[in-house]
Amino acid sequence: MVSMADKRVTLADVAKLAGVSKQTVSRVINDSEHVTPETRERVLQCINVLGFRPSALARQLSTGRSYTLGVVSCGGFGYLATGVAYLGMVRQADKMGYALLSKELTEFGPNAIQAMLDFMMERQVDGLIWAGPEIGDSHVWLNEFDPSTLPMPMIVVNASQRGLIDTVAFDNCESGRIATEHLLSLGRRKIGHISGPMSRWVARQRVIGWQQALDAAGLPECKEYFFEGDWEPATGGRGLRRLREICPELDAVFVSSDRMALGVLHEAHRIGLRIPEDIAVIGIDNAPESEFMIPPLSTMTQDTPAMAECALRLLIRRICERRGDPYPPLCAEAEDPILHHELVLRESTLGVKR
Amino acid sequence: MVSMADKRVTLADVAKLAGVSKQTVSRVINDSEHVTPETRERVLQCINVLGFRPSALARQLSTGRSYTLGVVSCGGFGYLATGVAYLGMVRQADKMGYALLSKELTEFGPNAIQAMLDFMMERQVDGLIWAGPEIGDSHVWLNEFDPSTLPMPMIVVNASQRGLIDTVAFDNCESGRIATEHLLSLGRRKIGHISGPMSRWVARQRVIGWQQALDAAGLPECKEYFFEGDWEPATGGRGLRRLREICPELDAVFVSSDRMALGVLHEAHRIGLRIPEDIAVIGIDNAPESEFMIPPLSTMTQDTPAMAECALRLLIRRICERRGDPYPPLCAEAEDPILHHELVLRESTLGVKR
DNA sequence: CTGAAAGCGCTTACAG
DNA sequence: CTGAAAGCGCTTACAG
Repeated sequence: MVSMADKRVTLADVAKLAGVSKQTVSRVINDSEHVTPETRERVLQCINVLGFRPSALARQLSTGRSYTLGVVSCGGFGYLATGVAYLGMVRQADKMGYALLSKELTEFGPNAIQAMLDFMMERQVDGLIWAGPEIGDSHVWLNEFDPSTLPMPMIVVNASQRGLIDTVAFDNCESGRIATEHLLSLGRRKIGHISGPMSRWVARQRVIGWQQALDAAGLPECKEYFFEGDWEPATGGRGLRRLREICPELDAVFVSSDRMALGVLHEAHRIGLRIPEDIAVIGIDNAPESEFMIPPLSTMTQDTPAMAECALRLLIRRICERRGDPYPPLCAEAEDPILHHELVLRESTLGVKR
Repeated sequence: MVSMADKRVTLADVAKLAGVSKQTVSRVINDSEHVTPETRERVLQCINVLGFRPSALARQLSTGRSYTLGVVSCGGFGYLATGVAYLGMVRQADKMGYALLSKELTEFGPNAIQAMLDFMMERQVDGLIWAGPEIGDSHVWLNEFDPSTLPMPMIVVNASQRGLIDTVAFDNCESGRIATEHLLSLGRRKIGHISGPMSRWVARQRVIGWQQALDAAGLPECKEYFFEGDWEPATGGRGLRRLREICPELDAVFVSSDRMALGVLHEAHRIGLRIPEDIAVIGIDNAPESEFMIPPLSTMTQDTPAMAECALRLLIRRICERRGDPYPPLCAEAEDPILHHELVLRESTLGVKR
């Protein structure tokens, strides 16, 4: 039983009240030129009187455009950076008149992925953002994937570059190199690394950057001073212990997340190691906490919202391209899909300023 | 120019190929009883052959149900807890067959709120989740708000209880009381508090809990030892300095977020205060970092995903109620919309175990 | 500038 | 068990 009050006000109701055709009402709500000012005014008043809100659903069905973007994530909101990325996307989407539809992927078999794609296609999203961290085998299908078989454009965030698929990502290899070079510039020569899970592209890239810097400095033996963590603090502490077993003279460590670096600082404090006198520590992320760690943590900043916004602009460009629509102002010009981390130096490498 | 390949396969195409009516195809995809096994089989094969995916849009338009829930947030994904809450919602929504449509509110005038409601109504969401932190005046409209004027049910997360609006929230007042009682149980008698922004309901409730515990202990004078922070670490440090000006003999502080507590620990370390010997510190959140702070932080855990899931179940109950539909299994029984924090005790109040 | 008709891709009574 | 018709609320050519 639907009460009369719940009855939706439609375009037809407005047309009847205004004494015009539905077509004319449609012209008014779509800001078409071909309406006399008086007619327009009258229609607008009727819209107000009735409290008419056009149904986006009906419009989507007839135009074939949903102004909705699908966002696929994989457990990521548990990480601050992913939350921040999502916030950046929501804001940018809002600015450009798009809504975001979220879908969380918990497993990565072909079935689950197909189900996700079906979900997005059923809801006719205009574009797709793959925003999960790149997890081992879960992304192999992307390698063979021809995005043109999809009815809508798709873009991948913070994953490895692939032939046909647009990607927006940080240059994590460069970041690893820069962090390591900083440690080298301090005169450190026994530089270890605690990585994120090697199933992650981001983690692997940073390892490569670290190795490149070591090779360039003529210290290939340091590549042995390696420990694989899981992004979380506990593995930072374990990593430090293990690295010192491998190399008792370890004098610096590049840690692939600020959270794990916290674990390193904690363990160092526990066993009485001085940071940075005994061991210099640099992280990556620039978490809000890092400035207040003991000692304050050197790290690398990433502008996550910028990455999110860049991804959205690029995706909307692709959508317009495919449909032959003009680009909206906010994404008129092409931009570089590669973003860069920047060094933030604090006491954990520099020591106390005097 | 749309290529033939892009032409959507519709129910009518399937019907033609299978030699049945659209109606029959509809029955098959909706698992209706009244189809002979042979017909069903033939239709299913045609669906497969053509790769038919029903349009959720068209279905939504004719049924009036979108199986989409609107989530309104306010800058919140910048906080880990909000990201985790969103993750909980996405997962629960998925389990129950709903999608989530996100909208970020950046200002709180009546216009912005109306625009948000319009957006949600245009897209015909089945229900609305107000998941922004409760910010001062931004929520006054909720006080006078009669949710029955909305075409869909709405639910508010982690905000103050209101007459007609369903709310799912932690008992933050209780949490403040319990944290303070813990400090009292250690024999502390000069117990300060660093709060979150007083524009936030959550922050105010915790202040009240702290005050209640002080009154019950006969220590009302401690209510003067108060500093308003902003959730971020820097205000923790500033708060500690200020509280010690007000009360040089301060021997404990209850801090309204683990992030601010980190600032307290940092400042204490800087000025040589011993934690907990000189000052016991307890936070609230149980952030992943807290266990690895120096010293490890006593705090209160909140099961944010549980709150998110509870909110979703309740909202879907309300949706079914309004439409006279039966409850889905996952939300068949009513549940308590009040959640509770739990103490997690570590060295910052207990000291080193021997 | 304005309107009548057909269509977007489904579902919902109503018949048979 | 199966189908023809009307409808969900818009927009898109096509006329006038």
